[in-house]
Amino acid sequence: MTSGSTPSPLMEASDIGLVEQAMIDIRAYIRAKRRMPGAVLPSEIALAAHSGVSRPVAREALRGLSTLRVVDIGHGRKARVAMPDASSLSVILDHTSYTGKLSIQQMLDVRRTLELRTVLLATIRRSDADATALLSVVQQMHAALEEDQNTIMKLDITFHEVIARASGNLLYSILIESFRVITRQTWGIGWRARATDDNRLGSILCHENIANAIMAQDAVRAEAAMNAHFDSAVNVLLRAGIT
Amino acid sequence: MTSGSTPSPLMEASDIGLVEQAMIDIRAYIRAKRRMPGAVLPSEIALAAHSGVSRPVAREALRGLSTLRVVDIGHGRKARVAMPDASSLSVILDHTSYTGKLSIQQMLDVRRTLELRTVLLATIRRSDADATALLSVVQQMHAALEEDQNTIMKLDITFHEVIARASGNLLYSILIESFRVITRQTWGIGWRARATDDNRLGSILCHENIANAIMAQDAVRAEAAMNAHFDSAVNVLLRAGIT
DNA sequence: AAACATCTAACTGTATGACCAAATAAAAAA
DNA sequence: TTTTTTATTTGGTCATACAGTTAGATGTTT
Repeated sequence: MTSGSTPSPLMEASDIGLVEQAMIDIRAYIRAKRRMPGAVLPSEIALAAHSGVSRPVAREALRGLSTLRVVDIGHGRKARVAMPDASSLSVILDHTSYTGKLSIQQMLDVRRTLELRTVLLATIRRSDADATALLSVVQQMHAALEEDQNTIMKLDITFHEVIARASGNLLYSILIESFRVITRQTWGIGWRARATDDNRLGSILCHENIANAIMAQDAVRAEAAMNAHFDSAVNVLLRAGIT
Repeated sequence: MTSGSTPSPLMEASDIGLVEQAMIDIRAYIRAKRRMPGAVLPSEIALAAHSGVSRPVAREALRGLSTLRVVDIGHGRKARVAMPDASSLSVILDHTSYTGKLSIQQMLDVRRTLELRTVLLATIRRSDADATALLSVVQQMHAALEEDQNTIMKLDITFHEVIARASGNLLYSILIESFRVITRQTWGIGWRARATDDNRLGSILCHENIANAIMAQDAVRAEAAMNAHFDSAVNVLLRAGIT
């Protein structure tokens, strides 16, 4: 707002660029005006004037904020405050994995830590709809055992996301959903490493155990089953040379 | 030159804009060319030509990628592949918290889940440097007990980040460091809720217990001490009306 | 007259091009 | 080796054309 009156506060520039400053201004605007997800923001021109910058700068700021899913932009309509989701974190995780600074086993360690908690929370707090949804996914996995592996992979990923959602904590959902991209890259290796049909059926029964424990609201069994599930996943990948 | 010929051989225009397509292209380029953190990317003009878009579009794509810390941009120098860090996730978490979809207690639940694991890993894997660094932080907390609370807060945050780093898993570090912004917003409330000096000293001794357990490589004691630390934090904030 | 659907016009973001300034990095000179 | 110069590259601005969205106005139907 200070920059609104004087377009060139040279000594205020410090070390960050105008775009980054505009991003800060927009975030401050959202807070100051108590704008919640879905609320519309001023137009690019108005935002630019508000920060005392040109329209392209405001555009870049909006673009940056939209990649973080802080705002939602679209052709022809004003920017709106966005609902947080996993997509941006997904890209960050993907890049972290790509750089080699995070191994698959390390990522699985984080996933296990998170999911041992979500399965416990889900067991305690689950709704009946959550339980039936979970059992339905397992049912579909059994049915898809003969079909292509892609269907089972999608069901596997969904299974864990349903549990996370049943935990009632959005942050767990976002974190666990963000692993989806990396999981897709290694899931096939684990599945192919389970050579026999018995082994593959065992993997599905593992999910069934978890679902049944959540249905029965048996916290101890649910945690144990989830632990066994991750132990199995870690070992299978290890045997395939994935460290 | 772009409008004359078909810039992209594919008909994948679908529903995403040119900027988002350019972001995908740049990420694909990094992977295809095996560019690791620190490696320079082609100039904006080259990138724009590569994706068949104008320079402003390439600029916005680079800006979006830089907010995710996938690339690192700077005035006068070419964009480089960036090392993943917590800053982008920090903004996402901040926004998630602001929208009210994530309560402070829920955030603390995630933190506790994460840190119960990092303290165990740190206890097992710590280097001598990690242990002395931890004890040094506790030492400084004692010394700063009389000074302003801001110093103690910074030391508190550093304490947890050092443990995360000692875990040897970068993802834990990124996740835990990303809580810094939100922690800053509520730490003062917890500190002021600890009215008496005895209570405040107890909080510091709590950190000392954790540090000593890590130093002694006593996993059971370390986990118990961390649990007690979070129990205390939860209760203090609860008494202050922070749900 | 009131409710509904349709259409048009104003508004807004998308994309491009050219331009200048500032900062960097590389080449040249000391 | 150090300093200076030069070329390259990004940061930022402006003007323009284009393509969607939205909302108001219009007209029709109930």
